[in-house]
Parts: sequence; C-alpha cells; structure tokens
Amino acid sequence: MYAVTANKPDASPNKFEVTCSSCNMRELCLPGGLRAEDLPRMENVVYARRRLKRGEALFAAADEFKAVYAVRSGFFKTSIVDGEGREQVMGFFMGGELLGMDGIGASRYNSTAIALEDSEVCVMPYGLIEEMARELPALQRQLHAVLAREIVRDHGVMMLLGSMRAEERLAVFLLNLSKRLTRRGYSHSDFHLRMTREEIGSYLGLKLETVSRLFSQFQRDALIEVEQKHVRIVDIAGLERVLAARS
Amino acid sequence: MYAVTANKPDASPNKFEVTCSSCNMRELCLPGGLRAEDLPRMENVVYARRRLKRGEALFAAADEFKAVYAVRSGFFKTSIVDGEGREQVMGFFMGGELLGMDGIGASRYNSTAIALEDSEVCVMPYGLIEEMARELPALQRQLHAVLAREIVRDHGVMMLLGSMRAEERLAVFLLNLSKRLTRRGYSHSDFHLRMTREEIGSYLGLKLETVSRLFSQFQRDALIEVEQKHVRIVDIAGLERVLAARS
DNA sequence: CGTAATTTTGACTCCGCTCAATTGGCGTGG
DNA sequence: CCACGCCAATTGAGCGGAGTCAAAATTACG
Repeated sequence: MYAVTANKPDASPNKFEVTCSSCNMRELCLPGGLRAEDLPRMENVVYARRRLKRGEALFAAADEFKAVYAVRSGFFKTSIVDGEGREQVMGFFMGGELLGMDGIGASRYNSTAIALEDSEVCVMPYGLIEEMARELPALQRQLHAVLAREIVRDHGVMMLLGSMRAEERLAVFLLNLSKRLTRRGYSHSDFHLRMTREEIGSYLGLKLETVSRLFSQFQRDALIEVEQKHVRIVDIAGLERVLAARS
Repeated sequence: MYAVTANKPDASPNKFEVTCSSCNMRELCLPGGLRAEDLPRMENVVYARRRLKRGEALFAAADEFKAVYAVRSGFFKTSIVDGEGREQVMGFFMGGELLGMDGIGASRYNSTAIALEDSEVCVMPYGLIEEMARELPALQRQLHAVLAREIVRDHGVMMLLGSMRAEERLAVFLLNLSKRLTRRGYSHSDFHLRMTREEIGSYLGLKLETVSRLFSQFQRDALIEVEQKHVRIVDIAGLERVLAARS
C-alpha cells in the first residue's frame, strides 16, 4: 500500500509535541488566519514531523504525491530536471513556507525538494487537508491563498527571468532574501547563503561565473560585502537603485 | 459596494442558457471530473457570461478580485507590468482554460487579462466556488488540481526562461500551442497566431526581432511555413529535435 | 591532512539585443 | 475605391552582455 521512494515511511517520525499553537511559524504557515479554537483541529492534519540531513531529498519528482510539507527549520531548494538533464532551480524555501504543492493536481510530485542544511518539516497528508478544509472555511481560504501566492511568486520569477538583466536579477534575489529573513526575525543585512553559486545561477537563469562576478561587482560598488557564503548588505537603497536604473 | 474598474457589473450580462452540461469545454474546465448529476449544481456557480471585444481587458492588475473566469471562446493573454513599465506576458489562454486565479490569495488581481480576439468567458464568482467546493468534494479536488496545474505550467515556463536558448524557446512555444489546439479539435499543424511577435517575445524572454528571425530560420530549415500570423508546422519531429539538440 | 568541491578571475567568443531601414497589411476617411 | 497613415513584421549591420574555456585560489569534508 505504501509505495515509498525517497520518503521514509511517514508513520515512523516523532508524532509527539506537534503543536501549531506553539509554533512561531504559525502565521506564515498553513494555519495562518485560523482562530485559536480551531488550531487543535489543525494539529490533526499535521500528522508528524520529519528531520532531514543536508543534501537529503524530502521528495523527488515522480514520487507518489501524499503530503504537503511545511518547513519548520532549515532551508530547501526545489528543482526540476528536463529530458536533457539540465537542472532548473525553481525556488528556495525557509521556515513557514510550504513545499510539494505542485503535486496536488497529479498523483506525483513535479519537482524535487532537497535540504540545503539540516532541516525539519511538518508532514501534512493531503487527504487530511482536503477533509479538514471542508469543515473549516478559514483553512480552506488559507489553503487557496497559499496556492495562489505560489502562483504569484512564480509570476515574479517569470518577470525576473523574462525581462531583467543579470545585475537586476541578483539584486532582486538579495532583496527578496533579506525581506524573508527579516520577517523571521533574522538580521536583514547579514546572512549566510545556504546555496552554491551554481544554484543561485540556475535559479536566476545565469551561469555560476556570472553570479560570482556580480557578487564581486556589487562589492566594488559598495553595495554588499561578500566572503564566500557570508553576505552583508551594506546599501539596501543602492541595491534597489540597481532595479530602478533602466539604462 | 461594487467597486467596478475594468469590469462591467457582473449582474448585467446574459444569464440565460448557461449550461456546463452542454458545454464542449467541460472536460478541460472547472467542472471536469464532476459526475453528471452534480453538473446542475455547478451551473449555479457559473453565474453569467461576458463577451469581450478584441483588445478589451477582462480584468486588470489591482482590480478588486471577485471572480475566476473560464474562457468559452476566443483567446487571451495575461501580463504584469513592473515599476519600470516593462511588460511581461505570463501566458496565453484558450477555450476551457481558467483566468484570474492569481487573485485568490489577495483581494486584488495580480495580472491583467486582455482579449486578443473577440471572446466570451464564463463568470464564476469566487465566493460561490468556495461554498460549492465544501459541498462537492469532486469540485474541491478539481479546483485544487487546476490551481496546482497552473503552478506546474509556470514551472515549465521558468524552465524555458531559465535554461533554454532562443530556438528552443520558440520550438517549445509552437509545440505547446499545437498540442493545446489539437485537444480542442483544431488542426495540430495549421493555425493562426492571435498575438504579435512582440507578445510572443515578451512571453519567451526575447525581443520581437529575435522572434521574427527565428520564424524565418525555422522556415529555411523546413520546420514550419510562416506568413505573417499564419503558421503551418511542416515537421513536428524536427521541432522536437531542436530541443534534443543540446550543443 | 589530502582530495574534491566551490569560488574567483581572466581572456575570448558568440548569441541575442540595439538601431535602423524597408516592406506589407489593414482600417479609416476623403 | 484609392490614398494615407499606422502598426506589425522582416532583414541587415554592428555591438555588448553573458557564456565558455581555463587556471588558480580557497574552502569543505572525509
């Protein structure tokens, strides 16, 4: 019955202490918008948690779709590989963000999700979500909102890939990262990149050498300070100006 | 109460003869997968139809989100315009395909939808869809599937924009159009482009001159025949080989 | 501690963009 | 009905931004 591929059986992980009520990611996550008295019912949907080590796959493209995942801690990338073996990174995901929604329509995931550092996710079997969404209109609304937000996010990436130059793409990338980290209580200016230059390049539609050169260029222009994976944004307004400066 | 922008009031259009049961787009549309006995209930959701003339906007970015639309006949593009005034075409839509889903999360549409020929759409107020989805699990499933399919579609575009060369992009575009037209009973090899070279270019992340040159090149290579907006695919396998030929 | 992976930087190339001129279609109005 | 003007499309010439190839430096990791 359980066709397990990249996934470990979902039944085994620690089922204890799974409380959305006490989770500080709650507002960013699927329970966002639920009233306090409905939260316990939501916890029936959050079936379990699962820990992943760096490099491990949460799910892979073509795996049987069973659940959607919420990042509890850590950092992920999702990507798809086309017939010719070329990888395209679709996105990076951090605490409170949802993974695996591209599997909903079909019975299989469309992309592969890989942990870029040791991470933990909440497992939310899709059947349970569906069921609960029929009973809790607020959850239904939030689910639809999350799906639609993913569409809007993708549109932003399409805009970036379709009509921005290399510098603009990297500026958008850094500003977006900064914004998301801020919402999670981290420094808005000082952070550690979890992904390689090649993964950034794939995401932005650039080659890794170009990404590296742009990092150096931004540093020369006193917009950021880079040392390997550590980035410090020195001049946010300057980065925003990179976007405004349509030659 | 009714903040109408690009939309005419939804109450006015012809409310007669709105039957999903007899619509030949049904299988591709939101009612797809519903059992025959549930279809009449679906018709309560399909509130009305609306006709649009070529060039007219079905909705515009930042308009109040009220409804999702299904294309009954005709052809649309959706696009977003960024702060710098640059337009990015997000997609082209034909019979049975759904428009406006990017507004679900927020209270406003994220993109603008414009008819590229005289068209007709079914108006499906989102509130009604939500309500009905709670009662009809099959509709709920289909709605989620449609949303997820949009995400998967966007991922395909991101792949295209992020890691394909110009020829490959146009080949994918033509093959995709051909496939969708075939499903709707049109010729798979002979069709009329509803959009300009500039719109194709925007969608594919290319300049209009590049699109034009590629059309000419494909014609020289005996893959297609082009005459202005009329395209005839001569060698489908050849177009597919354009993708396979990773230099 | 040694090997592999990642990052940086340089030199050169080439694909797609820019600028420009021309042609062709089509709707409008004289 | 034709002339006009406008918009779309084609094509050419030249340029430039990002890719490719290559080598060195630095770091990560078993």
